[in-house]
Amino acid sequence: MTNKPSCVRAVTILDVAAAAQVSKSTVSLVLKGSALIPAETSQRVRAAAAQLGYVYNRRAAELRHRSSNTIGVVINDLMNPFFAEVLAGLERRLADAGYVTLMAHTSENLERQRRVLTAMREHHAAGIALCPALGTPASLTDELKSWGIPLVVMIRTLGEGDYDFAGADNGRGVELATRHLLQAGHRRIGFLGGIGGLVLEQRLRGYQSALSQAGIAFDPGLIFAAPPTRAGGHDAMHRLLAAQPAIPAAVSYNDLVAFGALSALGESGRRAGRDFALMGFDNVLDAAHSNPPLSTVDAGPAALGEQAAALLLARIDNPQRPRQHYLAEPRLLVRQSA
Amino acid sequence: MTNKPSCVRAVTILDVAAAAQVSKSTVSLVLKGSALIPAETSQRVRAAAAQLGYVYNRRAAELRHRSSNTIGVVINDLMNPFFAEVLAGLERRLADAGYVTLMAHTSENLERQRRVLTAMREHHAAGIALCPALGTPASLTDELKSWGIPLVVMIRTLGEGDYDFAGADNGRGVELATRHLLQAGHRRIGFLGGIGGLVLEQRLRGYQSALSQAGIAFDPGLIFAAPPTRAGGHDAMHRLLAAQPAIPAAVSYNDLVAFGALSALGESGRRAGRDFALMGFDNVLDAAHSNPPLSTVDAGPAALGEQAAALLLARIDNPQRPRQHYLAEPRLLVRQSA
DNA sequence: CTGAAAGCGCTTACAG
DNA sequence: CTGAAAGCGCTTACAG
Repeated sequence: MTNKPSCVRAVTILDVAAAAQVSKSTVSLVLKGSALIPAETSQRVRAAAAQLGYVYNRRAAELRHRSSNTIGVVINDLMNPFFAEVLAGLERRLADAGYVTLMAHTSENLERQRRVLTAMREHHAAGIALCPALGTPASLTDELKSWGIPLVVMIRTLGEGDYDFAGADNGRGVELATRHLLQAGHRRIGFLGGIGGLVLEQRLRGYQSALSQAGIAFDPGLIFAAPPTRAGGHDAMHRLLAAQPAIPAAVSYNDLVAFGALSALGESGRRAGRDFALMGFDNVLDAAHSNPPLSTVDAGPAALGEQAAALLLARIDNPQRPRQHYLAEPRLLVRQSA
Repeated sequence: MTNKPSCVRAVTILDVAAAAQVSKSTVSLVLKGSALIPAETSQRVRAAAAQLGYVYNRRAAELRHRSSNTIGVVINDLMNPFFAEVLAGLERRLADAGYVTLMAHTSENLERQRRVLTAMREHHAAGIALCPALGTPASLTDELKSWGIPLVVMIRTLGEGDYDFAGADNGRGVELATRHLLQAGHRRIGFLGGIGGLVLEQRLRGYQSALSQAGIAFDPGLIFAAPPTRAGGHDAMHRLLAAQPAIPAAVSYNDLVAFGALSALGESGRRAGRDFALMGFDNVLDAAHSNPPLSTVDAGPAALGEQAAALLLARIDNPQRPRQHYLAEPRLLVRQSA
């Protein structure tokens, strides 16, 4: 389960101290760049450290100091490029701030999520950034708070509790997408993909809101539920085509679903932007070069990750600050699919 | 840079020992499930631990034990779903083996790579899985070995040194893809995307080898270099269409490039599989539902990540074992684009 | 400015 | 089967 102890004794500050002819404490001070130490001494110590191949033992330091420079990041679905982009933005910001990230992927598995959260706790993570797996109880935020470890929740909210959050404005985003279709003159607009969860609820609400503003009655027969994946979108679009061949337009739960739908459209001899108007949501990198390029709503995935990191860092810095909910302002991006 | 010490004193095994009326060592033994302790005592200790909200301090344990259950994973390009899939496979396997993963993303930045590697060393990672950034010197493998930390290199080899490796058989893979195009009767076949690096060299070699087996002379004018991204593929395909409009087929450096090419084809009114034969490489998840679904060569990204994990775990278990190079057997996957 | 001492929370022989 | 002691590698007051 864990690796064996290494056999060679590590070089410690004691060895460095001996080599540089100073005390242990002096070495420690030099290592953290204390101004108390004269340059000459500091030089000597550094030279000795380099010469001996000394490696700072961060765990020992943290144990003593009761601090940590590792942050736990739990991602629910790495197979969705949206989350990969969020993760990349988050990790970059964390690394720049001198932290190291303990990453775990839950694949929407609650049991796995619990396990990794516990591991992060045992490792004394300085903070946790969590994209909760589907079905995570809202009480988890309180539980994590009781652990005394700073938390930021990403993408999916987790009840009304007191926690920092960074996500997209789902309702407003889909409203924008739907309205774009409406303005192009479409009156019957399908909704593709998504199964359960608050995010779906919010996006569906945006869809309905845009319709009702345009004086169009909501028709449940136009909702084609499917997993939020390419396969799901592919399937949903084929179902739409079969059930409602006259429907000229649809908004998708997310870009992944839209990609699947694009594929299904192609198989039926149609092309989005010419024979059908299709909108995505997220603006993952792929959307700019899908076939055809996807019109979508930009949720700014990388920026979202960076925001989450910023919130977490601020919380670590000041545990008392009021909680903050950051909602990325969605931006309509018209490309060729609609 | 690091967080502040928490103010509350943590509950330690000493507290648990006091509550359960046993000694510190007994608690330690119970925690690791030693058979030396009678069930009754063990019960009592566990109850006391639970009651006090005791949390195992892994860092303290590891410091004493000189071991570690964290493994460093450095990824060069998370924006490519191929690497995200490799990472997911790797992390899953590692987590199942009881390890926790310290993840870092280099974005092909050597400076960043050096920094994260050092951080992992200071954290006493039990092992490192590395997708080297472009331009990484081959000497890095020896340097890491001199650190005494087990290493597995992924995807891109790093010189002829003595290290474990898991990657795809690039030459054979592209050979398969090219041959598929040849068998469909195409004689003039373009090569799209890629800029420098050993992987490109190997893939190009596979392309040439297939051509020469078919008695076709290599034509450098059919190579369209471009970054290994969607934008690169998009650009390369437009250049191909402009320069060599009669070319009926192409193999791509990877799936990402192929997706961009699919998009460019669409813009020019063509459809892969009907007006043009296009092959990818990698078989990322997206390939099954691109428009049209991409014929490609399956490098088994997730399995590749798992293999890398297996190699690393085996190396940790036995540092003396002979080095092993794992090359995933590429599998031709014919879908609709060719 | 530098040294001796205590201690972070655990594990590991070693006695009993 | 259980307890007392030493020690992993560092930092942190506290003297000098």
